[in-house]
Amino acid sequence: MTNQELADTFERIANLLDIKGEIVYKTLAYRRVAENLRVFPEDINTVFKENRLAEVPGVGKAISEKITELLETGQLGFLERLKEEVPLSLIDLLQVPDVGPRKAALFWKQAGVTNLAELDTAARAGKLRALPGMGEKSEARILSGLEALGRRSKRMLLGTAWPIARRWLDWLRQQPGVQRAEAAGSLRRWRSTIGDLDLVAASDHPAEVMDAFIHHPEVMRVLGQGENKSSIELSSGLKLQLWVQPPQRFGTLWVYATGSKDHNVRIRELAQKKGLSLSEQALVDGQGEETLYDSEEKVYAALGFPWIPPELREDRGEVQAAKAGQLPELLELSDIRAELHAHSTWSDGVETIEGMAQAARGRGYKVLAITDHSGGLGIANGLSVERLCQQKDAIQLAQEKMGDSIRLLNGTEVDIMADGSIYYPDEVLAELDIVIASLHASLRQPRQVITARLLKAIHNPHVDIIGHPSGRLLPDREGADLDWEAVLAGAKESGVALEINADPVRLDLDEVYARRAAEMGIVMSIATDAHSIESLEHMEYGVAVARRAWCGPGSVLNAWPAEKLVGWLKKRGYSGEDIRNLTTKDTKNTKIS
DNA sequence: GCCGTTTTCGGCCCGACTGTTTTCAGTCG
Repeated sequence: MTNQELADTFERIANLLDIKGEIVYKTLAYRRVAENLRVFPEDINTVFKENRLAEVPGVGKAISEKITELLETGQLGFLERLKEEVPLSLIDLLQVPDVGPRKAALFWKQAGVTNLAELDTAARAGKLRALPGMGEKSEARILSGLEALGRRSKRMLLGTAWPIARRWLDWLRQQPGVQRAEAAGSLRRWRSTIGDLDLVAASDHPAEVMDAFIHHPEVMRVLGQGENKSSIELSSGLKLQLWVQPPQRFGTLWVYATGSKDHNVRIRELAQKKGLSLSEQALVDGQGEETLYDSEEKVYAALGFPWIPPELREDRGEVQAAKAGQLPELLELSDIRAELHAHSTWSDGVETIEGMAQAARGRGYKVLAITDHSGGLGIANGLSVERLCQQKDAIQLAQEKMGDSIRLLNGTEVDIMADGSIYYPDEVLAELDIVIASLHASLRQPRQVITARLLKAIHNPHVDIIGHPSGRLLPDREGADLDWEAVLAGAKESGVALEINADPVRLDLDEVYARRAAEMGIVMSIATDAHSIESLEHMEYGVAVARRAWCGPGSVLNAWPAEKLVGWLKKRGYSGEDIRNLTTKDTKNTKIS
C-alpha cells in the first residue's frame, strides 16, 4: 500500500465515523493522520519496516496498529466492520454542498437514502422537507447542490486560477469604497490546484461591496450573502468567495482567509495559550478587549513571531520554525537568471531560436538553453542526430546575433526509452552543453521497472537534469509509480539535477519531494519547458513550488550566478565556451533593454 | 484518537451564514 492509499483509507474511516456520529475529535484524528500521510516524503512501508511509524505526526497507538494491519494484510478488520454498520456509498453524499455528516445520517436513517441517486429521488419526491430540521428551502438547496455537483469542474489549475483572480481583483479595486482587494486561500498559498477562488477586501462600507459582488454580471447563482462574507457561482461552475472587513481589521481577515485551515488552528492554539482568542475580526484578550490589526505582520508579531510567507502556511512545521526564528530564506522570482528548458520551431515549439532568445533576454535572463525534443517515438517532431547537428549551427548563428547579452546553450530534451537507455548515443550527448532527460512514454510500467529505468538515466554521466521527473499531468493523470527514496538517493549520488517543471499542468517535481530533495542537498532546476514566448511567464508557478518546498536560491541551479552555473555544467561535461563578459556583468535583477 | 516546559487526563480554533427554529444545529472555511 502506498502513502496515498493509506491516506485514502483513513479519510474513508473518518467520513464513516462522522456519519455514524462518533465524537468529532476522533474523526479529526483520522483526518489529520490522512493529511500527514499525503505529504509524508518517505515511503510508509520503509518507515514501518524500520519501526518508525510514530514519526508520522498524528500516529499514536491505535492508528499505528491499524497501519500495521493494513501493510501486513492489505485489509483492516475495523474498517470492514464499520462498512457493515454504515454503507460506504453514504460518503458520496458529503460531496453535495450543504450536506455534512449529520444530514447524511438523517437522510439515511429516516428516509432510507444510501447513495446520491436515492438522495435525488427523495428530494424530487419532496420526502426530505418533512424530516426534522429540514424544510422546503433546505430541500431545494439539496437539489440545486446535486445539480451543481454534476457541472462542478475538478480542481482548477493554479495557472488557470490566477488570471481569473487577477481580473476579479482589478474589478474589485475599482468598486467604490474598496480600499484594498487581495487574493487569499489556496490561491495565495500557490497550491498546485485550486478549489474555490477566495478573495478579501478592505472597506468601510462592506454592504455596498457585497452588493456589487453578488450583482456582478457573470454571477449565475448566489450561494450565500452576508455582511462580511458572500459566495457566488459563475456559469462555468467556478465558485468565488469574498470576505470584507474594515481596513483596520484587514490583517486578521487576510490571515484567516489565507489559511490553511490547519495553519489557522495552529496559530489560534498558540493565541489561546497566551490567554488570547484570534479570529478574522480581531485578537481578543481575557477581558473581551479587542485589538485590531491592519496588517498580517502585526498579527504574527502579536503572537510572538515573524510574518510567515503564505506558501509555508500548511502546518508543516512553519509555526514552530517561526517561533524558533528559523524560517527559511525562500527563493524569489527575481532570483531566477536562466531558463534551462525551452523548445523552438526545430521541434514542437512555435517560436524561433532567436525569438526565444530575445524574450529570455527581455526577462533579464543571462542564459537560455535550447532543449528541443529528441526523436524516439516520433513525438513532437523530435530531432534526429543529423538535425541536432544542424541545429547547433543555427544556435551558433543566433548567438552571434545576440552578442554577449545572453548565452545560448546548445541542449536537448532527450527521451528516456522504455529500457532506460537514452535516445542519442553517448558521443552525441558529449557534444552538447546541457542534457535534460525525460520520461514521455510507457509511464505505466510497474514501480520496479520504471524506477530502474529512471535510475539508469540518472546515472548516465552525460545527463545533467531529469525533466519533469514523474510525468504527471494535473489534475488527473498520476505520475509514474516511482520509488522516490531510490530516485532521490540516486540523484544525490550521481549529482544530477531534478527539474521543477513550471508548466501549470505539470508542477513536477512535486513540492513534497522537492522539499525532501532540498534537504538532501540535491540541486534543482526550475524550468518552464516553454514552447512559446508566453509560456516563459510560467516561471512564477515553478518558483511557487520551490517556495512551498522551503527552497532557497542555493538549491536552484538557475538562480545561481552564470559563472557558478557554468562551473557546474563544466564538471558535468559542458562543451561550450566560457561565458565571456557575462559573469562580470551579471548582477541580480538587472534587465537588459 | 492524539497529545503534553502550564496537563499522562482533559482538553482539542473560531465565527459567518442559513434555515428552521423561538434559541439552535449544521455546514463551511
